[in-house]
Amino acid sequence: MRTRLAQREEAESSSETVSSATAAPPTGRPRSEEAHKAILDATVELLAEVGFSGLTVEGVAQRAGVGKATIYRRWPSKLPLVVEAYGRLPGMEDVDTGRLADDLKRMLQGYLEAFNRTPLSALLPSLAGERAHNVELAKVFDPISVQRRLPLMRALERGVQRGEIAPDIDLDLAADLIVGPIAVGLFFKGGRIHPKMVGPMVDLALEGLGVQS
Amino acid sequence: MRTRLAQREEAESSSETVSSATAAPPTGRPRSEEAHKAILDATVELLAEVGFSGLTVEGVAQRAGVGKATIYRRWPSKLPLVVEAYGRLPGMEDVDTGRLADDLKRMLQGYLEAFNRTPLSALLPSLAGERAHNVELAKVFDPISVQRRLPLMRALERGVQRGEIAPDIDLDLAADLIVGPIAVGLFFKGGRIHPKMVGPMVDLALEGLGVQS
DNA sequence: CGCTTTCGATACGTTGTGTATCGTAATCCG
DNA sequence: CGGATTACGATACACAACGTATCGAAAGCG
Repeated sequence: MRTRLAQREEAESSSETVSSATAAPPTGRPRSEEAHKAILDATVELLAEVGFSGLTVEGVAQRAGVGKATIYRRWPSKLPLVVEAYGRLPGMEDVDTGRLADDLKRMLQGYLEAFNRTPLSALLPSLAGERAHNVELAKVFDPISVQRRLPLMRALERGVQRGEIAPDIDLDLAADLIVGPIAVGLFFKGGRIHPKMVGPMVDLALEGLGVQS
Repeated sequence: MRTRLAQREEAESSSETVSSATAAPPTGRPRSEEAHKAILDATVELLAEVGFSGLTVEGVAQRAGVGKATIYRRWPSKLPLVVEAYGRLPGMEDVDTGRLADDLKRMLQGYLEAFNRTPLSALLPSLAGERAHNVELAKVFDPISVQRRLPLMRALERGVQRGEIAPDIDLDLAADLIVGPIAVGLFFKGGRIHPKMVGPMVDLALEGLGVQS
């Protein structure tokens, strides 16, 4: 339990990440990529157990079998660490069935499944709440949010090209309309949305967008 | 010692649970209502300035000109204090024009105005984020959320009675659909929504609900 | 005038953050 | 192979905020 790192150390080997293009001094002991991964894994696990405000850096270090300084050497504070851990959680996966309504339903259902498999449903409100009064966090969090919307935006753009959506529709607003009920359920209710609700949800939103479904 | 304490607890609990109105013990120096108000005002002010995570009880005490113990005598922790401060901020005001689309547009525009007048746009994400992993907060926060939705729900019910909305529509889902884009903008973007967007927002959502607008 | 309770103020123990330092271990280079 | 350099885990530390406890003074009631 204490040394999760030890268990991992033999399983993983080599596999350097991207070559550091920025001038990095190649001397000295290299940073352990295993420790890096163990820290992020422990962060995700603990976030699922104790939530954002209950997360302590010391707890992460203990769970990962890592010294506290090793964490602070990589991330300047707890927040960027959590943001990077959030970035490793699954996002929406693009589905192209040839029909917009089916695409959206499949994508949303898959995403809601991810909510139950991962601490995403606890992490997302925490990060969004912190984002509201933390400019530094917003700068790192917002690009990730935009990227996570991309599959949805691509599906909507396909809908425009197929003629399912009128070309004068604001696609950003359309995306907000589609994920809006999920967001409301996530932030103001338990966050537990039954996948059964995805059908009516998408249908209502799409009818608003003039799509026959 | 045991007897005195037991008597006092007994008296307090019985009076609290049974009697409806003023359940204050009639002896001793009364609690300063002025201090109560000053604390809540200072809390709202500081929340607007430093956000939830930046709020300190000592800061509130200093701003309010009040001892720290005076705060803890009234609220067991920082969270209930913030919840009560949130409860004093304005909510949606019901508008009945006789036409659902106009009702909703007026209500949402009024609410968005309140977002710019008050720290609501900073408070709401913070509380919702904390709510996600704080059961105690959820128990106090959720009833307030439901109550704040009531004007919206009433407007929708009027729409059903007028025949503007089909009676088989899930009104809860309809409400989520309408406020969804605001929530998304609030939590994932700057929270700055131009009142100009309310028109298209409501129109899109209402078309999804089968209302001609 | 006593009794009770709250008042503002302040000291205290606890917890978590982020920094600094320890001796050890890993990698590079000569 | 051996020295230089850097990261490693561990730990001690200063700092900040929470929440508790205690102080003498003040305010209301009988």
